[in-house]
Amino acid sequence: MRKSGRPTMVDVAADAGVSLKTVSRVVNGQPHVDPALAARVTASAEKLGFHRNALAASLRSGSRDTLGFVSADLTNTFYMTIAAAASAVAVGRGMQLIIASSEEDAATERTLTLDLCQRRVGGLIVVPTAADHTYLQAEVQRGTPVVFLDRPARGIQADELLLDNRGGARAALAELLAAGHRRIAVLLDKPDIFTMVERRAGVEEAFAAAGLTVDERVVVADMHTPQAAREAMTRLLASAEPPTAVFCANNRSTIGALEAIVAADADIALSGFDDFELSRLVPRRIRIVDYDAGELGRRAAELLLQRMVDPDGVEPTTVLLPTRLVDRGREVRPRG
Amino acid sequence: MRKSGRPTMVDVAADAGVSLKTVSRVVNGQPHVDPALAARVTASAEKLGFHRNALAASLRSGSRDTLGFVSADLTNTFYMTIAAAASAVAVGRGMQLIIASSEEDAATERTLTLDLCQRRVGGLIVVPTAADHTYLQAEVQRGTPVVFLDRPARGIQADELLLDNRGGARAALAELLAAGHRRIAVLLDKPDIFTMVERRAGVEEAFAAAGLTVDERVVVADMHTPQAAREAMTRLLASAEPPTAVFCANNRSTIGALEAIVAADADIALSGFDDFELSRLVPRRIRIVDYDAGELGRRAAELLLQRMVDPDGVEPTTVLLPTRLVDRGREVRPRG
DNA sequence: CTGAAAGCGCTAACAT
DNA sequence: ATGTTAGCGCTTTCAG
Repeated sequence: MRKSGRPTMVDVAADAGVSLKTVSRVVNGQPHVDPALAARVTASAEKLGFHRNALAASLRSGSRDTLGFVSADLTNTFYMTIAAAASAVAVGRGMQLIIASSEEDAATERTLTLDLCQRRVGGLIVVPTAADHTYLQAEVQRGTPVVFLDRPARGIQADELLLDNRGGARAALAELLAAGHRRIAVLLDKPDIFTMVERRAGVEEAFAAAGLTVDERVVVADMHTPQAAREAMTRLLASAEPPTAVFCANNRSTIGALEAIVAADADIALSGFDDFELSRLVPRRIRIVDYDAGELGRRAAELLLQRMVDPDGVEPTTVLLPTRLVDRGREVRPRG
Repeated sequence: MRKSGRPTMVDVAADAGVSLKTVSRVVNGQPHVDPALAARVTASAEKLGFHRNALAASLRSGSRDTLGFVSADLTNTFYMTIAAAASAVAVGRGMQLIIASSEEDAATERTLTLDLCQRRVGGLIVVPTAADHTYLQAEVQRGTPVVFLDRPARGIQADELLLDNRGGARAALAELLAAGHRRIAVLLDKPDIFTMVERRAGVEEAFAAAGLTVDERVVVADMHTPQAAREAMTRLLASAEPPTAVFCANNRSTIGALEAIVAADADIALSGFDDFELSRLVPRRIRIVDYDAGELGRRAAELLLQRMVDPDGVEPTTVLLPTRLVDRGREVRPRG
């Protein structure tokens, strides 16, 4: 037992009267060890309170037993659901997941990502915030597989796992148009965000397919908070020709719009992208573009693990995860 | 450049024509290096695409630059908010947070926790699921500080950071009693969970303080899902003598109870422990026992960092984080 | 089946 | 201000 206070394999070997290598074999459950010796080693390890130093092990063996997940927002349930699913896959293979978050800051993303590389993670799942990812190119070439999630990456050849943003929005709008709605408001977050570009394109496509065009006067962008969406919706409802339907391009917009609609007791159809907690409790029947976030995380982790085993398996691919339209909320009857 | 494909400090040193140690100094930003040499080293490092191996560094130096967070449920926003706050503190000090989750399984918790110890984390934040934590005693004594979060730990001397569960419940009940309510339903999750024991005790204390006793006929336990709570609430509302108020001991119960109340359009006061997303959108005015989850995470991380610096600072303590009663939801006027 | 020696990539402790 | 040497704790040869 050294100054560090922590027993090492050398200490265990000395105590058990065997060589270092035998301890290593026993600790790692390798075969071809005499049961009697193994028992002695186990007993010594137990007695001394030995715990193998995983850092030293992977330094020497070059094995990588952690995955890194760089989220864009730690408190966003969407990303955390993904992380949970990815973590489960990793733990199922005896690995662990380090979760970090850029909090939507490109510089932070870069720092955290390179930091994880210095920790020699086996692979990275990244929700990209940075506009350019050439800084990762070298790492990828040196054998750290990277999967980009939810948003595409630029300046780098890597796997991407995205939602079918365009198809989901198109389906929602097609349904509203089929129901006869023409004056359909659209609430968007920052219009340069990838998902917004795609969802807006889906809206356009649905209108085009119906031989119609979007009424730009009721398209509102930069709805980054529910509050902004609520105010915009309130204004739309109070206008001379209020829309008969609204499409909210993310759940924050949906929540804000709903607050306005409920407060004004307006008769308006609502479809929104992204489900949210308590959507079933909303006092209106609404339609939601839903998807399986956990599936996204599972697929990302599995893709990573596969790339770790077989780096040059197939070309990097972009996978689009399908969405589906579901009912949420319920009509509330008048009180008293 | 070796077979591994990754350049090491030795490679950089050779390229720059300096010694290994000089490279180390430059890479780590240590003083007393001739600017000219430093520039040469930086250039070589850049050229070769050198990235310091953090594993090797901390193996040699014995420094610990990750913290471990063992959650009980990855998709629970409460724990993730805590993790986000703890992560921010860690990153602010150049460390990172490894997040794992026991998913409420004691054996998994043990495995993950010991695994993190083998990775030589600097400290651990644990939401305990296991009934006994003597298995961590040895690690704590060897210098890995552990902070238990949200629930107390047994069989071990360590810091605990808990919510004032009892006080929060007592305040909610005191308010209902002061408003004249007497027949107050109580919806509890599994009654042997620590938080439930405490919150229930708070309920009892409020009744006792008012010289009254809890009406056990309207106390329902084992409400683990919103569905269960909804069914229980529906039954209570349909009974001969329905309660005039209900206290829900966690947000899942609150959500389920609300569904039943809204569906039945019942006139009943509701107070619930834990805020939840969209609580402001609920079509009833309700009262919530709220608290600052982020503060819990920040305090946990800071406590850990302090213990890392000064292991024998003060005795392990139990901190109770205060709660407050807030208004949520809004009355919805009848439609049409 | 077991062991001795070498070394993963880095930093600490000492030179110089 | 720079370099040399040793060694963190483990796994990987390679020899018995």
